[in-house]
Amino acid sequence: MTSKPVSLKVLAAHLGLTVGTVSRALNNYADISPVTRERVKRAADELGYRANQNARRLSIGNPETVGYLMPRFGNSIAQPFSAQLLQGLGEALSRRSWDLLVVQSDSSKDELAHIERMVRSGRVGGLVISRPAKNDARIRLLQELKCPFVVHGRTASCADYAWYDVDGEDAFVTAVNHLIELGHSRIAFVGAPLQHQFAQDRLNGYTRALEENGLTADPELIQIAEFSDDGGEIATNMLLELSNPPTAVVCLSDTMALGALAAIRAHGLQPGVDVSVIGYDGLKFGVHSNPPLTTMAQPQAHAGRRLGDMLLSIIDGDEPSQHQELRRAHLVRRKTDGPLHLTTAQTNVSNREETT
Amino acid sequence: MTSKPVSLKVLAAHLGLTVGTVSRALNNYADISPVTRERVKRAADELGYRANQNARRLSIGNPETVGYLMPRFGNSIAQPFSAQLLQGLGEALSRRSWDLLVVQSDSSKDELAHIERMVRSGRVGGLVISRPAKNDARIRLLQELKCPFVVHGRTASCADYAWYDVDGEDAFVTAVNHLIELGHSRIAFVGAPLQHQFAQDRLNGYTRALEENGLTADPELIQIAEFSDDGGEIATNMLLELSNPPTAVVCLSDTMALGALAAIRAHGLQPGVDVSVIGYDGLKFGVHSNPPLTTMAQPQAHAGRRLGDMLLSIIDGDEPSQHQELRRAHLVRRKTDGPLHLTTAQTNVSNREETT
DNA sequence: CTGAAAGCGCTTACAG
DNA sequence: CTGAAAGCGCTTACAG
Repeated sequence: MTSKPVSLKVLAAHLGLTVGTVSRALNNYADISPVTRERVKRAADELGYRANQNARRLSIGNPETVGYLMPRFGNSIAQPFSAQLLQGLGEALSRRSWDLLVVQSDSSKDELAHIERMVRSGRVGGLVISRPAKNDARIRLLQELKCPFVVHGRTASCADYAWYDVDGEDAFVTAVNHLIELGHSRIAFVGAPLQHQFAQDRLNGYTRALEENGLTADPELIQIAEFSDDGGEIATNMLLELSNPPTAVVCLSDTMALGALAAIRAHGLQPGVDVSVIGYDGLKFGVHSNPPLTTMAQPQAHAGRRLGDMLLSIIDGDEPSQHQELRRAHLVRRKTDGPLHLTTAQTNVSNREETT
Repeated sequence: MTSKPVSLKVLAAHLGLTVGTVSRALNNYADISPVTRERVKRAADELGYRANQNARRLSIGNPETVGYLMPRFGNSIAQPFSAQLLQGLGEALSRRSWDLLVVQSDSSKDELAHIERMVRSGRVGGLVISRPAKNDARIRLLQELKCPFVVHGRTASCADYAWYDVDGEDAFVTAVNHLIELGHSRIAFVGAPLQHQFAQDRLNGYTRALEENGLTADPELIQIAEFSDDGGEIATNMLLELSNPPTAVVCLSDTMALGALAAIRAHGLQPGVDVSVIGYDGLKFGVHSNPPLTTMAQPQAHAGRRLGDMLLSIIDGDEPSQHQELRRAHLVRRKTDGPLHLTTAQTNVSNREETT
């Protein structure tokens, strides 16, 4: 199908030189005369010669390619991230004209097999993985294979590999402190299953902030649901139907927070007035929610770029553990956080508590 | 850095066979005795042998890799699409264990050079491109290079290549007809610059539907702005400040429609009551807008998968023009479409018109 | 059924 | 400064 590209051999024949000489001219070897170098380059341009990369990479023993393991989302709206990440990664790699391969797997068992195949078959010289589990099998495998890698996020013990992460614990401390300053004390946490470290980190921040403010975390105010808008909605419904419901809720992600807003509105309450909500991610979309979502915004823009640069450095020989970068999220106030403002129902509960 | 993978040579030595025999055993050649075939495969598993892909592909003369040209978005929330598309593409390719390379470029000039390099260097056996311009230079280049490709979207003349598209003209006919059935006649179009064919197609649908209903398209009701939520907001502001504003607006995309909703609310009007809005795309996010967005939903889920399958067929020798697939969008009614309902200001205008 | 050899298209010491 | 040759790790006719 594809028209046969011109090879080094035909280029050399065209010039009356040997392939070795032509190759060295093209690669700017010092021992090639400037005049033939120019002659060779001109001819290469004219004939549209491009070195065959499979051949070149086989010869130099370097795939010059990095793999990105796509995280599997459901139909979640959390997807915009990977596009941004890919863009940044691609930018970092393109400066050295490395290629970016995307890899995806259905199951996590599948994923391990995929990884092993990728590196054993010499297809990639490094890998980037996202959203690690607390104790991530992929990381152990990659270490065993001695394949350079970098992770977007962290595991529980994050000492001996390279990672880039945003401090979820810190972010949730900030969010909860903000709500406490607004007068809230019954603050709920809407989260997702804790096998992912980021889910645990953010819960830790929530708990720590309450403790630091002399409040005790009420177990019934911690709701774990599916990591999606629907999950957020279900969890928030549970919270609102408590005999003593929260006046504020922090959500694991903006996506879950959107579900929380829906639940609050469905209960005839006004987000940001009757119940405050703070999300996490800083998705641009939150500007358009009802009402606009207050959130802890990640400095997401540079993640891909940083991960790519880190990976390249490690491939060049850097010690992975030297490359660990923790960024901070910042509060973006929109319209879903507001001062404590008890509804009649909530006031009744408070009064009842005071009298008991 | 990476531990040296085991090669065919060491595997053969380990077995006391030649590399040729081992290779044929692994590739299920019929002329290899079943017993040695098994013996070879077992040993390969034990030693963790994986054929080096650079070598293999060089030898068979097939890169077994497809490139995806990432469309450049701004910080748009239209990005979720590419993630879904990648997923589908990856699925299609993985069934034949082909790889997926993502390529991105800053400028379109850059992009042409990128494409040429990709195919001339034998890195990809096919390419998928998105959002073509009306007359897209990439398509001409790819045809010149005789490189198999498939496009997501169409150009103005879409006869001689393979594409997958959703019928934007049809979608906008449906949307406008729906609004007319609701009693609207002053219907505006909020769009983006027309160099992309999809922008033109949707405008054509708008115009055609008006004509088919005996209405004439009022030029001042067609607003072209930047392809983003901000663009949608600016365009809609202009519309609402017209002396005779529209009672409904169809928007090029959900993203632009979100901007339209913001503009309408900012004017103290209620989307879906005072002014109807219909978007396009069917982003899940629209469920959470204020109010939830009525939209023409694309059957986006299978686009990637279909494009991948088509490309593979063409690489196998199919005539590209045999693979042209046009899907239809369908109306998803949420809360921003409603029956004609004139505000006082609008009624005044109408009255004035009636009296003149 | 297996071996020996050529070839895929490059790069890179080694001669001269 | 350039040529001749080996090698990267595979696949695949061709012998036997």
